[in-house]
Amino acid sequence: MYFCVNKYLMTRSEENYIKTIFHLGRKGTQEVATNAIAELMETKPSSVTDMIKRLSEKDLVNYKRYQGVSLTALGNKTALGIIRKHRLWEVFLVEKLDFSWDEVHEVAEQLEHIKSDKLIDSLDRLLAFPKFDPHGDPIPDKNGGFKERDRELLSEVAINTGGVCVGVKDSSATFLKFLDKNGIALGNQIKVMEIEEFDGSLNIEIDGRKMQISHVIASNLYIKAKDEI
Amino acid sequence: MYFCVNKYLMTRSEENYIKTIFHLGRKGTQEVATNAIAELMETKPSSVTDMIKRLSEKDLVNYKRYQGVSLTALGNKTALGIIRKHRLWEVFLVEKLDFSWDEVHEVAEQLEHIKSDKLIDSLDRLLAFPKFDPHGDPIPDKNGGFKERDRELLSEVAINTGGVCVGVKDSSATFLKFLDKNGIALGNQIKVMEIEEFDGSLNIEIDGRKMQISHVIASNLYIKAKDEI
DNA sequence: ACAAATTTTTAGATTTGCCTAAAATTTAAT
DNA sequence: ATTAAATTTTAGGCAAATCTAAAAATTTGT
Ligand SMILES: [Mn+2]
Ligand SMILES: [Mn+2]
Ligand SMILES: [Mn+2]
Ligand SMILES: [Mn+2]
Repeated sequence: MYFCVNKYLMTRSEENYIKTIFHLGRKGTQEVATNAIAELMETKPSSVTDMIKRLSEKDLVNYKRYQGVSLTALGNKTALGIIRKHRLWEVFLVEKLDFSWDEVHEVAEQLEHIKSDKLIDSLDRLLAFPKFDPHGDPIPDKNGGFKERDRELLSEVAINTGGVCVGVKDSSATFLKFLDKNGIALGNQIKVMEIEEFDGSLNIEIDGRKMQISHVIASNLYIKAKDEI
Repeated sequence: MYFCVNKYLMTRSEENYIKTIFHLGRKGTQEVATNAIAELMETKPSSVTDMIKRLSEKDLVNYKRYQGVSLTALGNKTALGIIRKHRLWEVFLVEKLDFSWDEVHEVAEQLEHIKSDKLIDSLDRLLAFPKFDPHGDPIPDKNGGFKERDRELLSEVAINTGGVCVGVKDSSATFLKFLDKNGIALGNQIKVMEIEEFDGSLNIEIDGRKMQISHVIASNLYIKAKDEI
């Protein structure tokens, strides 16, 4: 089958481009700009154009000069396969090898390119088929299906409401370490008590403990909506 | 330190060459022929010469035109690091992901190039610091040290002697599957009962069960010598 | 609408890793 | 000791993936 042929012939670089286009294009449906890809991948726009042409040859992306790029159905499936591997490896590193959530991404960037269906399916089983990675992001199943969890940014909820912290928007090591230092983790119960007029900072109650966080922090924390508390 | 700088800048291809030179040169001490490398790596001698020059620039091998190649101390340490990773991953695949011993090599060939000290040390701990891989080959420790087990080929032992099967010389999938089919595994107690004059085939007793194996088979099975039984 | 700014693509070069074909060197044979 | 055979290296080329600089297309601002 075409998908299988392609899947095992892709280079690491091609896979990274496909993944980036997926992330920038909200599941690959939207058109993505050359410059946006270049910026995120820390490469030059001319390099991106080169690669886009190659990916287009392989029917992984739709491309018309100057009109941006989007994933084909094949490209989308490929992206989901890589993301599945990335997130499963992140779970493995945290659950089995005692990595902290700010250490896993770099290694997962390497591990996501290992090619073996049996490996990834066995890993999935070893981890008891996790649905979310250490940052709260959903893990696609074998067929690329996954349910985006119903969540909203803490910065968007009304006073006196809250919910369980289920994810981070920014998953950079610096932000994650900041959260660790301040005792904020996934699973914590968070309630917004007050919002400062002046700078938008929030007084919250997190697992019973009161603290103040900036608007920037709040706009990078996802909570599972649970209406009035 | 020079070693560390180098270690993380090596390409996959460079690592594969270093590993091959190690295997062909008995711990890298002996000189290895260009053609031997080319044959084992299924590449052309001219490509090998190219790469040898690059490795020589990086002080990983000693090289004089037409005189063969050998590993430097740095090259040797690098090779041991890669072999450590390869064998630890093989153990992981068998112990944690229920791979059989004939399925692990191909995937380990990919996994051995993942760069993360923390990853490999954690994996070592998860597996309880194994000393041998699924094929009975020794796993170098963090510092590259490992003890070659005292063993001999089954084809070399005298009649009425034997020992525990501790390794295979040929670890190709076909040989390993053959052993599976015939119920021969590491840990089995093997005793040589009789050797046929005609074709050198052996009548053995393996864990109490009698069977006959060809000379070729016997010359690919290692047993731990335990003298007279 | 048209010039200016921005984005995107092309052209040409570089590095890695591989190839084929031909030349150089070493080894083996008579 | 020559010649023949095998091994190894050089020379020249190619594809992937990147870069810089310049040209082309699109978007924006007045
Ligand atoms: Mn990640
Ligand atoms: Mn993640
Ligand atoms: Mn192996
Ligand atoms: Mn092995």
